[in-house]
Amino acid sequence: MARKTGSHSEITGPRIRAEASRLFARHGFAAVSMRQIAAAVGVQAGALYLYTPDKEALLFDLLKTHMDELLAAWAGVPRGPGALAALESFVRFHIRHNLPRAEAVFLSYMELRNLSEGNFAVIEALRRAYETELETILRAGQAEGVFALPDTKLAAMAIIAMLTGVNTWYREGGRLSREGIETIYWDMVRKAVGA
Amino acid sequence: MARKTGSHSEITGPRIRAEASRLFARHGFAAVSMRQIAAAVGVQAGALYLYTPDKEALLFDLLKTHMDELLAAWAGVPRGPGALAALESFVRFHIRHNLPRAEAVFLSYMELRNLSEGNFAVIEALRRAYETELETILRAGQAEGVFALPDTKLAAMAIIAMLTGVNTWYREGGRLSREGIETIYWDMVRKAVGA
DNA sequence: AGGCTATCTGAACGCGCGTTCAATATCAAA
DNA sequence: TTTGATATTGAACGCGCGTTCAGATAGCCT
Repeated sequence: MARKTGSHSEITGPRIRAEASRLFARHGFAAVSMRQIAAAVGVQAGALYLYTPDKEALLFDLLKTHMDELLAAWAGVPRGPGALAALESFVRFHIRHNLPRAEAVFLSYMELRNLSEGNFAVIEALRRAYETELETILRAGQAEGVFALPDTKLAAMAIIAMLTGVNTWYREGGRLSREGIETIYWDMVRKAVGA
Repeated sequence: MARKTGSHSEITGPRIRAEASRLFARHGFAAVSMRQIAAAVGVQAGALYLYTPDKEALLFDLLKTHMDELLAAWAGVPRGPGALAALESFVRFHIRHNLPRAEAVFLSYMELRNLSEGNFAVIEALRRAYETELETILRAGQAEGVFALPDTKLAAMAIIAMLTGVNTWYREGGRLSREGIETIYWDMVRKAVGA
């Protein structure tokens, strides 16, 4: 036995990442073995090393991809004129983008500590870039006089924490639709910034 | 060599919990070995088993103690009359209580998945009890007509996520005092609930 | 049909894991 | 000073870990 029938790197590669993401999110990076990931894919442990140099690189790849997608998606979001419209765009985008990506969101701030120093710095920088997107909107709103915030940096952190928190309780098929959740959160954020 | 000079269970027990808390928070439960904890305490691994039946029980003890303390401390907080004053008490209490307990707060919602089913249910119930404390205040405020919330359950989750988020960026000796942070967050929460 | 390359197996490496336990040194009380 | 209770060591248990690699099969191009 060696190569399996129907095997292709374009199939196995993504499946490894998908199963790793699922297992890391469920049990934690350190608690999941390469053999478990391999078994979930239906392959022997050694085969994983055709797709990743080591276990940490597998995690890093998941986090990096997630952050890149997040920033790219936000860059492509149309936003109305003015800080208030921009803030609404941000709030709705954050919820809409992250809700269907619960695993990756979870990993991206729970498993950072399992990265080596260099890899950690890369993800941290991307995260900070995203936070800065929001803070820029808040600052613009202060300048426009539509927001009344004692501290834009804290407000940015507070809003992101609040929005990301949705992932901790949201379950598919619950009593509220995604659209409804977006609107409720936007209502609270709008009032919180004093607009 | 056997018993060490100056050894006492009243000393070693708390030290084991303290070092375990520190290491679990820093590296994650699964990534920390009993030998690492023992080394941090200055003892051999076998000695830990005089203080805990197994590794999971050590984690459970930390989480349970943290939640019990949280609920007991909140129960002892004096609150002014009316929902608005109660909400301010809650917001300030949450920040004040949790800021100096960053490790335990972190553990209490990052390492829940490492508990067995029964232990998980215990912690989950305590957490829910705490959330209900806040939601009760919000509901009272709705009844009094001082709050204008589309959904008290979501608002409770949003507020707690926002407040707990402080722990992710707060560092001792930063540019803001604890009192200042309390006030800034209370300002945002007060506006968000529409009061 | 033949040969090259891509893909995977299965065994092996040394190592550290959680946990147990007999042996032993210290402490506290009598 | 003896004695029993308390606190700890250090070795051992079987096991699974991340990773490597020679060998073998499947797919693809000519």
